[in-house]
Amino acid sequence: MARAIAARADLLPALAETFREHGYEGASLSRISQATGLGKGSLYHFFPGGKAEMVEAVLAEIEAWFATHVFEPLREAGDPEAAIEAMFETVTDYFRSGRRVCLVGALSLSDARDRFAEDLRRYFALWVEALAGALSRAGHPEGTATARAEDIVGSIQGAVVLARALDRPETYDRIMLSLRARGRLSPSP
Amino acid sequence: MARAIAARADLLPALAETFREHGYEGASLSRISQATGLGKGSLYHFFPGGKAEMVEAVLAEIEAWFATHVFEPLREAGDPEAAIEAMFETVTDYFRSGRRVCLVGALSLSDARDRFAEDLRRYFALWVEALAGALSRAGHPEGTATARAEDIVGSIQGAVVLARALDRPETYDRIMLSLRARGRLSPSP
DNA sequence: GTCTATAGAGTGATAGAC
DNA sequence: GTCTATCACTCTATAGAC
Repeated sequence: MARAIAARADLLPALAETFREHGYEGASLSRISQATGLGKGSLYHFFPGGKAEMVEAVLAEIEAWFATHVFEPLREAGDPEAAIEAMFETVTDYFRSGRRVCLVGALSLSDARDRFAEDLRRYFALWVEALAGALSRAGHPEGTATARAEDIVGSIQGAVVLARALDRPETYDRIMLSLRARGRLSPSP
Repeated sequence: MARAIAARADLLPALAETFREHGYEGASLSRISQATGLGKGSLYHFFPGGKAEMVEAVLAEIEAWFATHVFEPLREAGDPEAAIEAMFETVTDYFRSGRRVCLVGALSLSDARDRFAEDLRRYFALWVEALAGALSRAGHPEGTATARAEDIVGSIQGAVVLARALDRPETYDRIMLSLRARGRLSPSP
């Protein structure tokens, strides 16, 4: 048989989309099998731990993606203000103006939260930490940089919820603009 | 046998908690049966449409609760600023500082969104509308009152996500304080 | 032969519907 | 309680690469 050799990493995008669309419980193995084009045997070959291991692999990839495209640029930027602007562009693209749910956020609200608690915690903690650092270097008062970073990261998550509920991606875009505009005004006393 | 007569309305709190904790897919009939103390037959007597009808009934009750305790006060308040403050108190209590998920928000991120789209949409639309009216009467510039209301409602949803992911209810409380403080400062030019 | 990737029948448990 | 469908998962078998 001409084997279409799959690597574990090649499966992650399809897995991620399936979990994003259907959630942890809703992503059945038969749906996953269909989405990846692989039989159950192959899936268990790559992920002996079953669905839980699949989600962990997806979360690890998401964290790695954000580390490269969001967290590192925030930490290393010579121009922290530009890095923050770039972050807004990147996540707006990534979440497709709220049409794509944040898997980490969705899992945090779901029954599966406890199972993946540490991964969920770390993703948001790293994001807040990186953003707070950039805000601080951009002149934000030291004492409130973390609070402001939490406001922003939370608002982004809320924008996804609201835009999906209202079925209005423009709402997501508008909230992003509002967050960016606020950063440009008074770094507050 | 002394029958403990149950009314459909009496079941809603237990149903709501079950859907909040386990989501739509995760709330199995046996879990619901356990939570309500009713057999499957009785559940189908009250909700012939099964789980979907249960969720619709719960969403209707949530909307009614918010109408009474949040939307109406915002609309009718003589002192709109005080009404907005009261709203923050009420929802902080209701969401228990993010320990309790917002069922409407969670469903909006889930697979079940399409099924209940109209209910989810209306809940947030009513909230934004009522809050925008209060902001407007409190002196907020007419053109940006709706945008500001969306920012606030979105931030509240995001605060629930973030507080749960970080496992820190204080984060929810702090974001609420930050939203309230911002309202008290410059109504912006 | 060994190893890796594959498929899918078959397991018991549990789902939602009635 | 009874129904059938589907669940996550196991196991055996197989094909080709080395």
